[in-house]
Amino acid sequence: MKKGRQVTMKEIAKKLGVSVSTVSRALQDSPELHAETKRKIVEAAKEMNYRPNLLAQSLRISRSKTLGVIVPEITSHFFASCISGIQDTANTRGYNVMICQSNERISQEKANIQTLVSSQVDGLLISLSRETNTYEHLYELYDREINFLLFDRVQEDIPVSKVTFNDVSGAYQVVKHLLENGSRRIAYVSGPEDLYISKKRKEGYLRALTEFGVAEDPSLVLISDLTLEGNLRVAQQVLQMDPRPEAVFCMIDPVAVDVLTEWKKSGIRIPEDIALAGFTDNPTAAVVEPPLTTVSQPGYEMGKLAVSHLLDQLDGLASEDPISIVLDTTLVVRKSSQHFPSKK
Amino acid sequence: MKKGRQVTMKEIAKKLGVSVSTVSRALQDSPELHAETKRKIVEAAKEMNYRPNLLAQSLRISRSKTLGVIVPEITSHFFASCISGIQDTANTRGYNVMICQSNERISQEKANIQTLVSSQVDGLLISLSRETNTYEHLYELYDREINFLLFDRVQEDIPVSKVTFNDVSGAYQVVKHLLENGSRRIAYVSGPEDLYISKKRKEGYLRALTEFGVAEDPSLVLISDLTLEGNLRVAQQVLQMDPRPEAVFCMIDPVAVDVLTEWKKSGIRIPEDIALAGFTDNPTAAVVEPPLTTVSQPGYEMGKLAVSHLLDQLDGLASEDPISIVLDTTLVVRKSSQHFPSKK
DNA sequence: TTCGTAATTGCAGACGATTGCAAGGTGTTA
DNA sequence: TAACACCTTGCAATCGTCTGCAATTACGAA
Repeated sequence: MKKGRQVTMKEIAKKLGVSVSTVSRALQDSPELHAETKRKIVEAAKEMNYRPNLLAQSLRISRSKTLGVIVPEITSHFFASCISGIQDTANTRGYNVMICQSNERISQEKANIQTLVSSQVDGLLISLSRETNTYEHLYELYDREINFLLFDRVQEDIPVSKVTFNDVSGAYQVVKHLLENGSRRIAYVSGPEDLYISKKRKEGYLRALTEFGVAEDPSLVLISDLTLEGNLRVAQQVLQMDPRPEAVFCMIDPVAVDVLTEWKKSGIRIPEDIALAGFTDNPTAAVVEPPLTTVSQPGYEMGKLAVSHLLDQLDGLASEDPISIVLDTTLVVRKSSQHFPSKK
Repeated sequence: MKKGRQVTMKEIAKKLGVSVSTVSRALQDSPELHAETKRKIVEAAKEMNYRPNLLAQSLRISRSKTLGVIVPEITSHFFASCISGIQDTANTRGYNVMICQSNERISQEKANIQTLVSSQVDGLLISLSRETNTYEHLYELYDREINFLLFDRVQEDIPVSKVTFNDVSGAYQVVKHLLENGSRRIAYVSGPEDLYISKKRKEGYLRALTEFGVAEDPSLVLISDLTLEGNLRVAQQVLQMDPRPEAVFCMIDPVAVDVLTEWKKSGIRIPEDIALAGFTDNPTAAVVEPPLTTVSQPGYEMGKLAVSHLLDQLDGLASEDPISIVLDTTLVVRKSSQHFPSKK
């Protein structure tokens, strides 16, 4: 099958006996055209079902009106929400979006960047993969003066705009909540230590402890590789600690859910025996039994803000100096944290 | 900020004192070039960090090596899985992907199609919105000989390839399972009746009933608009039926989860008082309490197969005659269906 | 020495749209 | 009637890449 050729300006021009430039001007509603000519052309275009060839247009004006997005995983609900926000906002501002996933691999992330740059996107929105611990590929973008911005999974030193959540404050809030409920021995289950969110959330955790006069205990900070096995291992580790922590704060919901499941299998009652909290407010957090106390971070909003800022920069509506947008999170208290050790 | 200009063939040509055509041929590893010239050009290109301008390339060869995807909602885990499969497969075959969401609205679906066609995608993968009940926009694609294919949410009459799950068999399996556990009064909670999956899953439901000699009872077929409120209303409806159904099969997991939550609030025990089953095997299905019996449909696989077939057609590896690919689903038995009325 | 052939390379015209500038036509004014 | 200005429209170059064909060179054979 030959792909049905699209109608081009040339064909409209031929049909009406005018030049291509005239057609072009008519379709742009240029004022220097005779009204009648313009009307005829517009009419013919509609009738022939003319659609501009965006490729040709982009090539000519050196603007593709397309943005590139790179996320670690599309199937993560949080990133899907971000993408949704990015899409909707970009579309209403006349931009298309090309989405790529790095599958948490830096090699894929680099490849995605290459592809998107080759595709002449006008800008990039990037959330870094878990593996990303070198940043030349980002500095290269910077050197080539390609517009981009980091969101959620950012690297702080790169001089571009960043959109993040207030991870420190979110973690602080949830740990404070656990402290207020009476817990003092509170464990923190972290992901790999070089992750941005591992660090930030630990910072909030420590800040809350300090505020409540609780000494930092390094043995209460556990590290999971974020795989199912890693999470289950941590779950068992906690149970074997002596004395056992009164509460556990997991860096992200999936870890908390795995821990919760494992504990239930071991006959531990939540929250009667121990308090548990997560971070992200995934859809699962609300439906596990008991429902999980967590911190909600609105991904849709983040996507929306990120793309708005990038487009503002592209359109010259915002300064090009990098800024940092920090979104607030909200503590979502559910049953899993209703453990009150002081009342024993 | 001026966007840093990309290096073009022209610049390589100038630097080496050769013509642009020679550069082009060298970069394509054309055999008719002098080996030494080729080597120098390739080297210079690498050194200058040359990247082909995909827009120009696409315009020239009239192939963008880009596919368009339209899904109702990116945030749905199932569609996110499909997209993930599409992405990975398309990339390994040298194609990029532009993703759009219709947000379940036909107007947005039409707009997405326009945009993608204007962007000169080589083909389209479409999953229809819930609102879509007229199909001119699809027939128009067909008339214009634009390659596309429908997946999951399809319309049967359009003469293009389709990739679906065996919804009838999936529903049949789960209802058969409920019947085998002893239930006879089994309700079916459907979505809007004109939805493809509403019809197909009802067909499977009825087939199982027939096979077990259970007469069809129209009052046992309930309809939800798939909003939270609609789902809760249906949950209450079931409780007020007299006699109450022994089992309820919900068309999709989210409905089942809402029903489950509502029932628990009303003090109903699952599965002791009533059996419940869903369809899709969303991540939530495994973690609700009790875990939900459901039917799993591998979205990643579906995306992979769909895009493979489309690319085979584009590349002339597959016949252009429309085919229908039907994927099998798998019954996932969990606790929510462990209700055995006959043993009472 | 001359001619034919092959090996290299460049020219120029696409692809579809945009835009500065020039050209044609019309009407007005002196 | 001549000169000028303006209104419309077309020409041609451009964006970056590809490719059919022509042109150049070199080489071997007669």
